[in-house]
Amino acid sequence: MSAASTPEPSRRDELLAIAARLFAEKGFKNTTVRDIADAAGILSGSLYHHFDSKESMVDEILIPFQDRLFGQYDEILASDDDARTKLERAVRVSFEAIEQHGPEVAIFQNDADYLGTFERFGYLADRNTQSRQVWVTLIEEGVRTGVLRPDLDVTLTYRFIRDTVWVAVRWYQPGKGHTHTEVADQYVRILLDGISS
Amino acid sequence: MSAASTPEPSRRDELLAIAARLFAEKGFKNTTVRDIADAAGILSGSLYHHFDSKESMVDEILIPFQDRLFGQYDEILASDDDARTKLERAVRVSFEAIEQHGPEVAIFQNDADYLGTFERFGYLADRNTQSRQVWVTLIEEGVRTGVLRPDLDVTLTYRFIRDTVWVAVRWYQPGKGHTHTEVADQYVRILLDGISS
DNA sequence: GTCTATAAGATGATAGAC
DNA sequence: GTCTATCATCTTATAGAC
Repeated sequence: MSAASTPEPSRRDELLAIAARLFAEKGFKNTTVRDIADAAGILSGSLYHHFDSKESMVDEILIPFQDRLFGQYDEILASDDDARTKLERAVRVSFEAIEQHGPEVAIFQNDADYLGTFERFGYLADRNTQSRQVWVTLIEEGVRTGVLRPDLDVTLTYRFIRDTVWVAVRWYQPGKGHTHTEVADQYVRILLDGISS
Repeated sequence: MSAASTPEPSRRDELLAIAARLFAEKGFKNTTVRDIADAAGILSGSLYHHFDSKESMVDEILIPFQDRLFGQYDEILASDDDARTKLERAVRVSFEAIEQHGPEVAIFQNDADYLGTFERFGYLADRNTQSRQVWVTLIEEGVRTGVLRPDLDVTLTYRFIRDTVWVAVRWYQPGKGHTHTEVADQYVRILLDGISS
């Protein structure tokens, strides 16, 4: 009963968190339902009381994460900030996503291609296109308004930024070494002004 | 007979090239020996006439590639160029490796972690350490000699460069769009001088 | 919500014929 | 150098008891 909005409450989310961690660590296909069940302290068959399939699990992990993330991007796009500030905010929001939702980011980075081969995960390609539009829009606005160099190849610049930001999920460890804010600070500085003295 | 230096000549290399392409595309573990055999037009059992195991195949793919690549890095490190030029050369050599040995780069980027769990592939972790040393050495030399900004976080700078350069293997397509030289030109310019106007 | 038991298919690898 | 045939194992998923 309770609030009528959340039919299944806690165990389900617990299992999803365990699955997300394993998918991120070993990849979706290389993680077996037995791995997930073992980590949860139950047997593999018992997982199917909670979820239809392994695919359903990764589906439930990715969708809410992406809704949140692209909501943040939309807010930045719609803001009154100048293009340079918007770009900086987009970078910071992305590093923050790595801090707060590392497994989700890693799964999207590593397994989107493979998952995309199933019709069910067609939305992953859409999200990829959407992400490209966000970054390209910001870069083009920067060039147009004169805050970014006019000789930039927009497509290559987009790819460099996207790659550097998202692949950081491979090495960034929350609570160890740098904070995500420090990482974002250093990257923004290098991206905007370069490493030359 | 022939030159006595190459016992098995051509079919073996042909099969390795097919395997490399598939490993790069779908990942090592997600590529089955049947996939490789199908692509080669033979049956899976026949592969074992040429190779001990799937692991042997990826071994033979990675080792000669890494020998070549790190030979190039060593040459740059030992050269008389100033630090800025050395760094630029290292970036260019890396993009060139993506052009010429895309599958090998992709396998190393995507599967080194997984393969590294087998003792047999311990050399992959060594190569990773060696790669880090190359980049960090070049960046530190640049800061010391004053050609790079003194406020750089060397470790973060290394990670940003490494990530951007190597992950390009995910999107770079030889013969389509930009050449590897154009990609390197644009990246070197952004890395050294930034995107701000 | 978890267990027992098991089906149905895929996978890496082998032995021996051609 | 490739094929036939096959094994042992692992994998996702299901049915029904507790």
